[in-house]
Amino acid sequence: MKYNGQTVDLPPEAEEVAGFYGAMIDTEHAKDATFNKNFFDDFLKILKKYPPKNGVKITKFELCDFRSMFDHFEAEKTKKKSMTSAEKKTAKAAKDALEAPYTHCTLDGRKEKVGNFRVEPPGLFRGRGDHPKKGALKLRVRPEDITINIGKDVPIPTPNVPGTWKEVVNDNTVTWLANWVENVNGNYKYVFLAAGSSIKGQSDWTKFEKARELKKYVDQIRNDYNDALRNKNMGERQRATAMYFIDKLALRAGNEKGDDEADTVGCCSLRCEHVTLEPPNKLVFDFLGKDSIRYYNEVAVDEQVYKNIRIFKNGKNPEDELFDRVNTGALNRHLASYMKGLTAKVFRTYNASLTFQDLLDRGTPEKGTVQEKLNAYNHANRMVAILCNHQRAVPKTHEQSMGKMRDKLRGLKYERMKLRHALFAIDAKYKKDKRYKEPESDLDDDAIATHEDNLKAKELEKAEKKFQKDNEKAAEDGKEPQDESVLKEKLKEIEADYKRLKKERGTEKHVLKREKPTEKIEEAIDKLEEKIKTFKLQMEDREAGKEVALGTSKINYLDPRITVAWCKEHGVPVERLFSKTLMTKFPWAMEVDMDWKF
DNA sequence: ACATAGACTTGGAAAAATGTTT
DNA sequence: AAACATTTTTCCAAGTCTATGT
Repeated sequence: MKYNGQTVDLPPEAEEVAGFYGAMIDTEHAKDATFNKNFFDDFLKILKKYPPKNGVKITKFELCDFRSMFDHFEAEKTKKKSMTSAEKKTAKAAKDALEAPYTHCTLDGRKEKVGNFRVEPPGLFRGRGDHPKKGALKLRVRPEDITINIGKDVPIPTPNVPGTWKEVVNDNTVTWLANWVENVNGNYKYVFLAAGSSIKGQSDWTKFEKARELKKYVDQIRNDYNDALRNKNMGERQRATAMYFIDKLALRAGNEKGDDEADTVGCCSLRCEHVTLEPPNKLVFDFLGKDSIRYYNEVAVDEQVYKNIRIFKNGKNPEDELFDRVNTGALNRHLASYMKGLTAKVFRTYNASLTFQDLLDRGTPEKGTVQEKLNAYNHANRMVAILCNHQRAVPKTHEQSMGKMRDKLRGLKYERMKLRHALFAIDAKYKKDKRYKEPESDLDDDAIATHEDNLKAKELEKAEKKFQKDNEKAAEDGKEPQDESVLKEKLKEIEADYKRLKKERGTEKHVLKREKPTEKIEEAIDKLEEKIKTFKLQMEDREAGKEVALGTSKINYLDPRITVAWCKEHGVPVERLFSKTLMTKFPWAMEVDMDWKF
């Protein structure tokens, strides 16, 4: 790196930290004041211990220039990218072999896959949203920091780097294999078994069975909280209102957070500023939830809920707690009085899975194609994701791919138009037929011209390529290449075809390349219309889903047995909906029969 | 009741793998 | 076979909730 134009000769310990930042100078993080400050504070501490060897004094962040480091990392990336696929394969195999001893463990005599068997490498803490500690240096974890949890009388594994474990314990009441405390926030980090392991599967099953058990209690709970909305005791009334939100809007519980964390909230920690009243009965929620994802929802609520919020906000400042007499602990204790183990998060699982089951039951087309059924499934999945506010950044290529789809749709419409015009040319009576007389939308003269130009260009290119390839093949077989005139002739033909099409524009008449009887044309139009319809649906789906993340609900909230039973009932292979990892995550769900319901 | 430690689930982004087009 | 788009997997941060001690 350079400082004030001067090259800095850093010892490896400091160079590594500078490199963490250098690799990031092109990211949003490097534009963040908090990130930069936290990084630089920690960098200075490191520099104090490992000062530049050539005596440069680093004091100001603004004078640091990490560009050369950035370039170095970019070059490394490029080098890696430019490896041939054979080289990549070899490198991958070597890495796999190196890691093989650590990917599995033995639990009660069974071989089980370990999830995160790699210790987290040092780097800069990438806190989300407005995290006060983002950019801080996350230190390297050494054996001396790590506690391992193994079976009694089992040989102690040797660390694969120099050092000795902090501690070795034999605790079979927990599921972690190793843990350490991370230096930035003081949080515990754990090594757990993989999602497909027996213990994770067992606890997943328990989670969904608990959510199903809630069905037995939910009517009573709802009756009670609806009554309590009018309770004279304001604490009770607040709790009832909070439960209403948790149940109806699938809000998270909302534990209290500290000043050294990002300012995000859930139900119990909502502040007055997060909910506004819109007469006569609408509430507008606007707050940052988990991961600083914005929750925005305008929702018509029960009259008494509306009144309650007005009362709770009365006389308070925007930054005051909305539910000042409610906390997650008390709320969960109250829920547990109805049903053992019932907590706020169970409502999320319950409502997500039940909604999903219901949408599938009502929305799956009995006679549809597999694709149409999959569309119904994805739609149900999306509705649940929206309920749970699972968002994602719009994919970088979204606009581009929508554009491509629009072009393709126009192409289909063009085909339909030509078929219609072919009918008209054969028999003018079709012009009056209401099935065919309406022109295609979104297909004006300009669009037709552009489309024909594109088609022509493609055909010309294809012809040239074919000519070349044929000649190559001829050469291989020791034959004479075709004369240049063959190609010229072919190109001329294409030009003539499109000239004819150009002439056809506006005439509402078309002559098919291969003649067809009118019944066949009508049939082709029907087929094309079907294709256009499904394609349009696909486009709408993509647009509507550009900001919705479907994975989180599929992995955590939707009982997999709903999916498996649905697949069996509708003849859809489960593999179309569950990736390989999900298949291994949910082995316990695969045996349900087709009429199983959540 | 309350605070904190500890253990576990849930979450979006980024990286890697795979599929598709050129 | 490269370039590009899409899907899957990994990564690790950020929640929830229980146990424990006061």
